Amino acid sequence: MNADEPRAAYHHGDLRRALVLNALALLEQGSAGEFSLREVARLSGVSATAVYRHFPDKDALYAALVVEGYERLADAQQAAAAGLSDRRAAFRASGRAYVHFALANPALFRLMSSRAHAAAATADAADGAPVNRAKRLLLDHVAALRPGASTAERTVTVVQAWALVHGLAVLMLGGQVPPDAALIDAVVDDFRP
Amino acid sequence: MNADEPRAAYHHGDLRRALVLNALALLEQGSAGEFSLREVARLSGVSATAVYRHFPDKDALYAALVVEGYERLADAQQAAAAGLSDRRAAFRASGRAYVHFALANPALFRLMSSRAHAAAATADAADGAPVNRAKRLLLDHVAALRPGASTAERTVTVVQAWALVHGLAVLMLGGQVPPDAALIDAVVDDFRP
DNA sequence: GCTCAATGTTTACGACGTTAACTTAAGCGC
DNA sequence: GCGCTTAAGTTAACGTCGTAAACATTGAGC
Repeated sequence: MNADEPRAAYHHGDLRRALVLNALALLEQGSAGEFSLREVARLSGVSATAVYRHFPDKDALYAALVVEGYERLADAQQAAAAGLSDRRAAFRASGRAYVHFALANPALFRLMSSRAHAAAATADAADGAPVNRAKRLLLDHVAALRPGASTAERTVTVVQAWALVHGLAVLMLGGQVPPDAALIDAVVDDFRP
Repeated sequence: MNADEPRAAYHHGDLRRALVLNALALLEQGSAGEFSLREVARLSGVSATAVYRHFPDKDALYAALVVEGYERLADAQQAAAAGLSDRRAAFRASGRAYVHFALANPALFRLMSSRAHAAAATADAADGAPVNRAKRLLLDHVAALRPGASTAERTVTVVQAWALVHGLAVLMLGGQVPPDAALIDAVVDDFRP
């Protein structure tokens, strides 16, 4: 796509960003949910080994995709809940957004769930890794909905809600459950924190 | 045409079975959740291309592992629920077994969830593919617990239960939720069909 | 204008999945 | 027993991959 942009220049403008975006594109268009480092480089108009100036290895590029994915997921959830004054409604909207994000970005979402832990550990914790932002949003919702509950009780609620939407998302992605918007509503709305 | 799985040992003994078992071993011992076809062959004491006498390609071997995995999962769930006369207790035991199976076979479970659909389509539907056996068990449980419910209502309950345990399993495997037996109990026992 | 670090390139290595052509041996009719 | 057929296994080869090493080009700052 941008392999023939106005750059006869030796240096690429922002190769790191281009690699992330092109890897993302390859990830979603390929059916296997994988991509080749060399093809990302090819698509970015750069030699295969140029990638190593920005990422120590393929895993690091994967981790960058995961961080990017969690940023977008948290954005989507926040946008879905924004403007809803009813806390329960906001909570449900956020849950629905979680599942819809997965359906809209299947390969990225799968990558995120399989590498969330490693990416969270790798990410610079300084400015608050985006990997943990979605989780903090969930915690805030539960705290608002169950103000009197103990920490342990809240933890169980958090895990229940998270497991429900995450499981629903994964099952729909895998084709084991039909990706019905109405079914998402029915499952999510029935959850009582 | 009938199944020809039984021991039709020519040279090796039962290479097909050996390949499946060795692939399973490699899958669980490797941290990446993947294995190389050549290494499976090596481990089985056979040349790399001998694999192709039993599986058309690597995906077919993956599919065989998925079928094997669902057999074991259904067995574990049935064993956990066996002897429990209380239907609700049996249902919960079955759910707990689902999560514990995932924790005990992380790589296999991940493979199963990412390839369940493809494997179910590939499997011979004649004698009831094992891929669908676990699902049938779940349907039976829900039917017994909600005898008066409509098909649509049962579907929602099935999806809720499945999503809950599946999500819990995946989150625990990913390290996003601590793999606590007590937490599993708390989450599963709280589910009211 | 020279130097230097950052950012690219070329070349190379071993491993991988898979194809093609060849070899071995088990079971069967004679 | 004796060949035939054919399933089950072999070696050799191709193109791709991730990655390491050595070299080339650039832009920024003294």
